[in-house]
Amino acid sequence: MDDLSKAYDPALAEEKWYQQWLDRGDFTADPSRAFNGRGLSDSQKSEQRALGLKEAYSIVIPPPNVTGILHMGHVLNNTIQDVLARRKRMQGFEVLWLPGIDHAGIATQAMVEKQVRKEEKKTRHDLGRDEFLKRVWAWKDKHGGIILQQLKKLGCSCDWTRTVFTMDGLDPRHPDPRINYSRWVTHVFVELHKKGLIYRGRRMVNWCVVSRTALSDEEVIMKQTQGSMWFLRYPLADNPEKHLVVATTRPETMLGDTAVAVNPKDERYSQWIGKKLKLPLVGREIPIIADELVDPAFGTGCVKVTPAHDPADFEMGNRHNLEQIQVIGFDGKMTSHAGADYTGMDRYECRKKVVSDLEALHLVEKIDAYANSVGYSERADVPAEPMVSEQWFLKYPAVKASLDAVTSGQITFWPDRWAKVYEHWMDGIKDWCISRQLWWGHRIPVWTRNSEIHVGMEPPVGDGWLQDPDVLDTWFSSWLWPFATMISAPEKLDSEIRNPKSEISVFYPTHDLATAPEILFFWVARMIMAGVEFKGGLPFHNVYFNGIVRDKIGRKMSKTLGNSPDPLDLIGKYGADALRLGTMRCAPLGLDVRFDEQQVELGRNFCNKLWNAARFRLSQGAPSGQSIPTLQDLSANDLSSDDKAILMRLDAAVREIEGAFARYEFNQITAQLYELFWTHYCDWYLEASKATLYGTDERAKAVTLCVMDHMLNAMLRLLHPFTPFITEELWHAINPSASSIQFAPWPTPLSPTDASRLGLQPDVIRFVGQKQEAVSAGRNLRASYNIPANRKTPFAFTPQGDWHKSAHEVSVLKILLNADPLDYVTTAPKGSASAVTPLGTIHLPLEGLVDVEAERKRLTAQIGKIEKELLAVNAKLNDPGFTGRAPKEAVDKHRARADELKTDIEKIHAQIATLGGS
RNA sequence: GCGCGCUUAGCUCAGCGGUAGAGCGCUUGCUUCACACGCAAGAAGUCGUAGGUUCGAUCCCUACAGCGCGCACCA
Repeated sequence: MDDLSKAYDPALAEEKWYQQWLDRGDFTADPSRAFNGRGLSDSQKSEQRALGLKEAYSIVIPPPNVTGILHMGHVLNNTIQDVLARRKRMQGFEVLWLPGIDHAGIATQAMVEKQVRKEEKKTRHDLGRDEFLKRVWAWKDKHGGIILQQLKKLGCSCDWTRTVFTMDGLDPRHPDPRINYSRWVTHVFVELHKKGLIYRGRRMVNWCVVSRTALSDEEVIMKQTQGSMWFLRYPLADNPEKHLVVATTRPETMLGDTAVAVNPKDERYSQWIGKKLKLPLVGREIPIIADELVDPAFGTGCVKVTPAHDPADFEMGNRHNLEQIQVIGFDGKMTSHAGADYTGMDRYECRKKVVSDLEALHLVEKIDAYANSVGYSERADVPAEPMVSEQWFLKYPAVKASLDAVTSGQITFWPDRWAKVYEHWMDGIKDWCISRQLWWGHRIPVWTRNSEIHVGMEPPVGDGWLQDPDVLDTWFSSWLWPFATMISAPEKLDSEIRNPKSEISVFYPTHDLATAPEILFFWVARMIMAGVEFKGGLPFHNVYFNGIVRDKIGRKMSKTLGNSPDPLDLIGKYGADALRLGTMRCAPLGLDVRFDEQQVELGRNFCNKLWNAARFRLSQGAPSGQSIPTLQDLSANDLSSDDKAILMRLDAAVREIEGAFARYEFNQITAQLYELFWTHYCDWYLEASKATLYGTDERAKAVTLCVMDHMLNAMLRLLHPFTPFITEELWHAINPSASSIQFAPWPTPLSPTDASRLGLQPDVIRFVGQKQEAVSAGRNLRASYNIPANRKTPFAFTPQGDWHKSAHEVSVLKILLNADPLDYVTTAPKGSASAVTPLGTIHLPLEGLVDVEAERKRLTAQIGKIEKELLAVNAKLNDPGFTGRAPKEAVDKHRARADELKTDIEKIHAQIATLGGS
């Protein structure tokens, strides 16, 4: 048994154990030794286990971006998954935690384009598509997926042999990957196209002028912005003296106006309908049209209509056959249609110029400050431009079944309020724009030759075919994640499903999904639909939505704010276990997490305390089973009240933790563990055990060590999912011949038989609680008279009950009070300070040092406090409403409490009486 | 505008019909042979506001306020 150092050094243990876990393949799931428990009865499962098979448990990681680096959100999300996975391993499951990364089309392409621009002063167009993609693959080789290495530092027990990349199958250098994920993406496109769910259309989409691509609605974030409302005068074509006033928040779009609309019922304008206006700055004549959409009460009741640049106007334009004039280009600069004065100008520069030009013509009626929401491109963080273009759209499959899955409870959301958000979105679901004007991604499997079209897994034969240049939205690949990562290729679906030992047969559907609520629509909802549509089954049973990690003052953590600590720095400073524990401790179900480095410090302190508790144990002799008994060998008579109480605390904690896991209340679990270990075990049990360990009764000593071993081993196992490294380290220190704690059985509640054999009765825990109260009271006396805790001092008891006949109890009190001697008296020694406790009145003899007046004051104050409570209790008992209507239990409880309080007061009065003096 | 969530000790958060809890911070004492990343003692809250239900409300209901978040074609 090696000596442990005085303080825990996480770096050593982390490096050592993670490498060993990898070397031994502890995280590698083996379908051949597992069975899928879905739909099996308990007895069927037992049969499988009898064959030496383990029940399967699986989670898929929410694949981080290939460009991503670890941030606090990942720490929270992945620690949760690791906790789930590690506990299941200990419970005897065959665990697959499947890791991977996605190709992050926009972000990755932008990053490599930037690099190429910087290093070679070239654009991607200079390089050409093939050459550019080579650069991206090279970049990926070098920098991609750093985050997976970082997850290892965090201790994540992913099955790294099964790591999947969403573009596997497309790397020309590795044409035959284990999982041809890309083939799945193509297959799904082709199938949905066959079903008529994918179509091409010229529609208004959100356009990101920085990334130069269309976006889906979900990739646009509405931001509340403080802008202006410009009121512009549009003169009548045949009478420039008269004009209509339109209100707009985007004056630059007026260059593309092709009508002005009013509500047909708006009498103010009814005589204007059908007339023409002369569009200022442009000179185009545009009609005044009537459309129900116009709200007469808003603005002036006149709406400028720009069918090429506004979704509502686009619809209106279609209804009235208006021309679409694109004045803002895909690059965010004005097109030639905007007129010579504005061509090439940035859209916001143009806004300023249009306004000033109109002002010069006295055509600006007024400008109001105006708060409105503007859609921003999520990736580039610039306003998204509504733009008409030709794109591919998906009509979502399996919507109803996917909605029902959640409303019926086949899939449970934790916390369940997200189910409402899901339902709301699914109810109003709109077609998904899946094409992106990028090169990095899965190219759309559509080829055209003149008017011919070919949609298929393979290119068409013959010459002259052109493939669609666009790629698919990254989410169009990640929505297949839970099953496409488990089947080698779509062609193998049937054969692999028929094989009962294939990954898909054993590990699908997954059990839990832990993710962020931000991607409920992006990912979770779509995965459910894809699972139903292509795998014929739901992809998971439970979805746990972790909170968003915020900084101390509640701001979302972000690179731009610079308020996000680097988790690797934190690991370096405090250790991975500390970071994990600190994060989980402050992660209540479904609430955002306020992160504070102090939480990690707390985690480190906890680990150090654990370390030292183990050190203490090791300093006391050999482990259980050798020279000392194990818990199995013991019965009630062997155990002290303290032994029994701590075993009961453990049992209660095991039960609580079981329930908290079932409800995904991770912070409750850590709180339970904290209290069990720190308060009950260290502060009380370990301290009390010194009475025995420093004594001479060898048998008692052996029993105490046995209980300690039992406690430490149980606590280490309960803690292991949260703090894998230190628990593995200490597990081996305490159990020199044991194998990894990762597969040590998860603690279960004691059976009634064991509990009764060990004499674990509620009155034991009550008694130990009373003993602790008595100790606290004694220490309080000591502190009141400034007697340092480390100075031995005599105490005396006027005992209540017969506990003082037990040598064990006396010795425990002596050591906890640091008392010597501890006497028993019928009345208080002259000149002592006293306190009433459940074990009797405790006296601190002060041999004339006692300040009679101060003591009287102290005791009187105590009486005052008790009387106050008594008054409240009596008030209730004197209320006929209470005694008449409250349950008998409550009334009895109050009566007992009143008696107790009265007795205490009497005792203190008696104490004051013995003080003497004036 | 609609919907959801939060509001408890200086800070971060538990609790949830019947004497208000933890950690950090603070005050005091302690290097006592596991741990100063520690031990012991202590101070500190009209549980957002106003109503209602109840014998009794921090807890249930209603309204309001503040903060946060989703959704929304009001230009």
